[in-house]
Parts: sequence; C-alpha cells; structure tokens
Amino acid sequence: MPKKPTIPTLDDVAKAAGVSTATVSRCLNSPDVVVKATKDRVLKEVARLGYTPNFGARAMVARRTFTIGAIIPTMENAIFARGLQAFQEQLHERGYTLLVSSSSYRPEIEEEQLRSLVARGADGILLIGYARDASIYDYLASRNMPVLVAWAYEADNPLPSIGFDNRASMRALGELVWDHGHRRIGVISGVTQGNDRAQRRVEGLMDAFLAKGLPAENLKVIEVPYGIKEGGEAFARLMAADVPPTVVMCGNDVLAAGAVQRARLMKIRIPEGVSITGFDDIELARIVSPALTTVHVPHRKMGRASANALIDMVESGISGPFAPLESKIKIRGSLGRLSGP
Amino acid sequence: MPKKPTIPTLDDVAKAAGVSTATVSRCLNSPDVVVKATKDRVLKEVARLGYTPNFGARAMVARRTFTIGAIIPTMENAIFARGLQAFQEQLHERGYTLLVSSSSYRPEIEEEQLRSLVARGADGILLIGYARDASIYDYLASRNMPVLVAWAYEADNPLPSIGFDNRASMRALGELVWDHGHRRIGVISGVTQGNDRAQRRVEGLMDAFLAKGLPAENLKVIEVPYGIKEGGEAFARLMAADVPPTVVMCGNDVLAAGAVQRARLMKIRIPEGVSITGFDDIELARIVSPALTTVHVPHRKMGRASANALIDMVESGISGPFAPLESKIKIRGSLGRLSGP
DNA sequence: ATATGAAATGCAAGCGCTTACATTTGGGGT
DNA sequence: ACCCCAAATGTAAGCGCTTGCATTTCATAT
Repeated sequence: MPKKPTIPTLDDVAKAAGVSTATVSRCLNSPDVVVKATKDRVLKEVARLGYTPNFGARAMVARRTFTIGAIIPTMENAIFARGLQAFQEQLHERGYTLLVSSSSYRPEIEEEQLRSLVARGADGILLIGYARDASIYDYLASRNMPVLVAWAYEADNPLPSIGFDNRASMRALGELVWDHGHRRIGVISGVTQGNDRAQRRVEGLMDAFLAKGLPAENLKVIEVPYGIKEGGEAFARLMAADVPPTVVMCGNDVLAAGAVQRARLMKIRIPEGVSITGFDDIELARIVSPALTTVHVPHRKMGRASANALIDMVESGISGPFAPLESKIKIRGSLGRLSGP
Repeated sequence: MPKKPTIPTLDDVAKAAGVSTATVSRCLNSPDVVVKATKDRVLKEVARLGYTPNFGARAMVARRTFTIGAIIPTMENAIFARGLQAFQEQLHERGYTLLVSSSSYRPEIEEEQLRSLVARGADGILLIGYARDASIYDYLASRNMPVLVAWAYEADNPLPSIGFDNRASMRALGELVWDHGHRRIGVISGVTQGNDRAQRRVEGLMDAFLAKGLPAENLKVIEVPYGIKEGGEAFARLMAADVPPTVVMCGNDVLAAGAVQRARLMKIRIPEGVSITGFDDIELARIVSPALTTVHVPHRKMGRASANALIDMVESGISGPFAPLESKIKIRGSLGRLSGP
C-alpha cells in the first residue's frame, strides 16, 4: 500500500512514538519542557507521517486562530493592492495569516463578509474607511473583536485607524491648483455614497475653493463609479460644457488616467488645453503622459503599519492613539499654470 | 450591564430557547426538519444573542471548511489582481471563502504558505503555474488535497489546470512580429527561474524565430525582475547595443510599460524608432501611448473558471479534463511594420 | 377513546487538540 | 542504600459543534 489517504492525527503520532498525545503536543508547542531524546523520537515520527496539526481543533481550544481578516472594496486595482500586499507581508512576518474578502463596494456584501470573518474566528479585522452602519460596529464591539480602520484618518473619530487625512490632503491639492491660477474647476469624484474617502476628498476641494471665494457655479462635480472608462466618459462630459473647466481634478488616479486617455482621444493637450490631477500616486500616475500631478499616499507604509497596529491590538489590547500618516503632493506635468485673467 | 463580552455558544441559544443543542444546530443547518414554531423561537434567540457558529468546532466535525486557499506570486499588480478578484467573486457565489497568501515569487515561502493552508483545512488549493518541487505535489497528494493550477496550461501535464498555453501564445505573437518585418529582436523576460510562465513565453519566441531561420545572435534576451523600472532599465540596455533591435518584446505588460516610458525619456519614438510588445493585456496596455500590441489573456474568465473547477473537484472529486483557454493577440500602435531592406 | 407510525426533538458520542493536575522517573544529598 | 523533590510524562476533561439513534409528540385511522 503505497499511500494512506488518511490524515494523521496527534494520536497517530503519539502511538507511533510510544508516548502520550500530551507529550506530542508539548513537543510542538513548548519544546523546551520535553527531554531531548523523547523530542527527537516524536519529531521524527511527525516528519515521517507528515503530520500537520488540525487547525480547527487547535483554534477551538486555543481560542486564537492567528488569522487576521480584511475586507477591501476590490483587489482588482492598484489602489488597495499595494497596501494589501504590504499588510499581508507584515502579517506573515509576525506569524499571522490573512483572510481577505472583497465587498465590491457593496455594504450588504461587506456585512456578510464581516460575519463570515468573525465566524471563522479572525483574531482581528481590517476595514477600509469609516463609513458603515453603527449596528456593525456594535456587533463587532459585542464580540470584542479588534477592528482597525485603514486608508482614512479622522482626528475626531474614536475608532482606531491607520491612514491619512483625505480631506486635508485634497484641500492642499486644491489650494495648489488655485495657486496655479485655475478658477474653473471640474471634479470627477468616485461614488461618495458609503465611501467616506471619496466624500472627504470632495469636501476637501470645497474647503479649498470656497474658502478662496470661488463662485459655486465654477466648481462642477461629477460622480462616477471606479474605472478608467468611467473617468474618460466623465471627462468628456465636463469638457462638453459651454465654458469648460481649465482643470479636471479626479478623486483617484484611475479616474485621472481615464481622463488623460480621453483627452488624447479628443485631441486636447495636457496641460495646455486642460490640466488634470489625480490622487493616490499609484504606478499609473507616472505611466500616463504627461505624468499626473497627484497626492502621494504611502501605501506600503500604511499596510505595514496597519498590520502591526492590528496585531498589537489583538495581542495586548492596546489600540493607539495612532498618528495620521503623511500624504504628499507630487507635482508633475499634468498640471499647468494659468497666466493672468 | 450593557454588554456581555462572552461569545454565545450553541448551548446558550439552546437554553434561551428551551430546546436542545441538536435542535438549534438543525435550525441552522437543515431548517426543514424542524417545525416552524420551534424554528422561529430558536432563530429569534439566535438573532437576539448575536450567535455565530464557531468555525473551528464546525470545521472539526464537518471535516470541511468551505475555504479555498490560493497562493499567488504577488497581489501587488494587475496581472493576478483581476483574475483573483473574479476567482473570489465566484467562490463567494458558491458559498466558499478565499484564503490568500502571496509568495513574493519565492519557492520557500510558497511551500510554507502551502502548509499553512493545508493546516487550516482549506478544502482545495489554487496554485499559479506548474513549476515547483515534486515533493510538494507528493505532499498534497498524500493529503488528498484537490489542487488546481492556473494561469498556465500544458497539454501533456496531467495536473488539472485552467489557463492558456503561454508558449503557443507567445509564439503566435513572435510570428506576427516576424511578419511585420522585424529581424533584430530584443526580449525582456521576467525571471524564468521557478516561473514556468515566463519560461514558456521565452521558449515561444525561440520557437517562432528560430523556425523562421533567424540567426541566434539577432535574438537577445534579458531577464529582469518584475517591475516598471526594471523594464525601463532593460530597455535602455537593449537599445544601447551597437546594432539595437527594431522591436523589444516583453514578457508582460508591466515590463513593456516600463520600456515605453523609458523610450519616451530617451526620445525614441514608438513605433518608428522601435516597436514594443507586451503580454497579458492589463489596463496598462491601453493607457500607455501608443497602446501596446500584446496578448490578451481572459483574466476574469480564468478566475471564474478556476473557482468552478476547483469547487467541483472538492465537491465531487471530478477534475477535468479541462480545455485550455484562448488567448488572443491585440494589435495596437506600439508595433510597427518594417518595410523591406 | 385508543392504537399507530411518521415527524419532531432530545441524548450523547465523538471530532483533534491543549492543559491542569496526577503520576512516574531519576539524580543528588545524606 | 534511601529519601526527596524537581523534571518529565501521562491522564483525562473539556473546547463547540454535528449527527446517529432513542425517545417523545401528535395527527390520523379505527
């Protein structure tokens, strides 16, 4: 019989090594309390049988799974991909495994995924952004589940979070645009419903321009779903106005890339014909031509910091206060300066 | 007492509803065998207490976790992101949860992740490409673990796989390039060590050109790690030759995007000064200017098909045979035609 | 009313593991 | 040689859940 398709258990190893299951367990979990000769014998059998402890059983008694859950809107694009990768690397570094789901930006799906993560005994959970039903936070709190919000940071929100201030960052970019002389602003925002990051970014622009005294009608906001194509279409719509904007500010780089692409199609030169800005500074931002003026977000740093913060919360219960991460404006070719009136 | 931080168990629900744990369990798992009145009472308590079944306990007795593991080289870029997203969506559709790890293209890490997935009781595992140590396949086989290879398809390999023929696809692209009159070929390949997809793609080019009688010295291959920057640097190196190539064929779109970007920097026009081709047809391919001639890979379809195939393997043990997916050449502006000598 | 059997529910045995506690072992000290 | 105690190992009680089998319930037939 060349193969036995039965998965070996602790008991099998114990029998094979002629010891009790307790000893085998100890060899694996606290090797220093068992004498070398025994340990060697046991470990040899472990190797020979190809024994791997049963996760479920272990989780049940240890009441720990060393699993961290994360629910992200989508893994399909670079916005979360890089941060998520860093998050998982750091998790792995510290002995945890990542359980991911994507919600496709749909709250009901997010809630379902959340329950699934809880049921699976995730030791902690990473969520993107603040915006969700209070009942969800109640549920999490009632289960004593450590939760960390990432990709956003609001000083006055008590939830532990690792991220940056979307509103202030976008406001700063808005001011830069203003200083470049732009007075007719088009905005392509991601869907703000249920997405506080998108929401805050738009607010940041309002802050910037209205404080400067820009008439409201000079600020036109279009809201579209995430995507290159969507960005392009929104751009076309904005530019079709009687008095088109001199700058189109996009809620993220993907939308901006779509705008740039569409501009090329429409034979509108950037930045002479129109300026375009993005947000996030993903690779795309440097690939398009001209490169995007955008807000650089430290994705990898955010991912790593999130992992550490969450594990700390899980292991020692301490959660913050965390400082916001710094974002930074990257000025590149897609933003032009407007000479006098 | 506003909160009880104790997690309710089946037993708590049973007591609260005045029934046995068996009945509660049945309400949750086979609702039709319990009479409506009882069911209502039980479910009300379930809701009131916020009960969620303990995953570990359930997994232990059911010997199923409804979890599918996937190990991908990286989630950081679009190559796997889109397919992975589709994979997870389809998994979710069919009631499974995705457990992902990334190996960072490192075999030792992949092996470790693999064992972790097995230990966690994944019902099945998705792996990218064929190339890995035989001992790993033995281990998986000895545990009766359903495994599906994706992103690759080799007719003569008995492992169940969902993917396309990297070699044939690249060969076809090579022939197209030949037909466009190119006789000096530069190739930027991803690292082939331990990466059969990259390996096969290079082989495909060899097939195409050597069969046509191209002298070996006219085909220069550089191998670099994945990345925009790396692609750019390799491009610069290729173009620095005394007799530079007329076309630079890249192992994937990311490398190609780097090459395009670098060409712009070097003031080399595409395709007049040099042609560039990619592979994968991710969004990047249409964003760069000119857009990349590349091989379109049906990522979403592949992800969805992989999910279905793997679940079928898990649930009914049937695995294939699967047909290869079709890739398709996309001709865009980055490939130019050379007029006769 | 009573018998009857199908439907509904309860009982209790594990699933594989960890760990508190009990027991055995063995190496000094006298 | 004997006792003592620390070190090593074994024993067994669960962790929370599912499920085969036993028991109860109750609508229907008589």
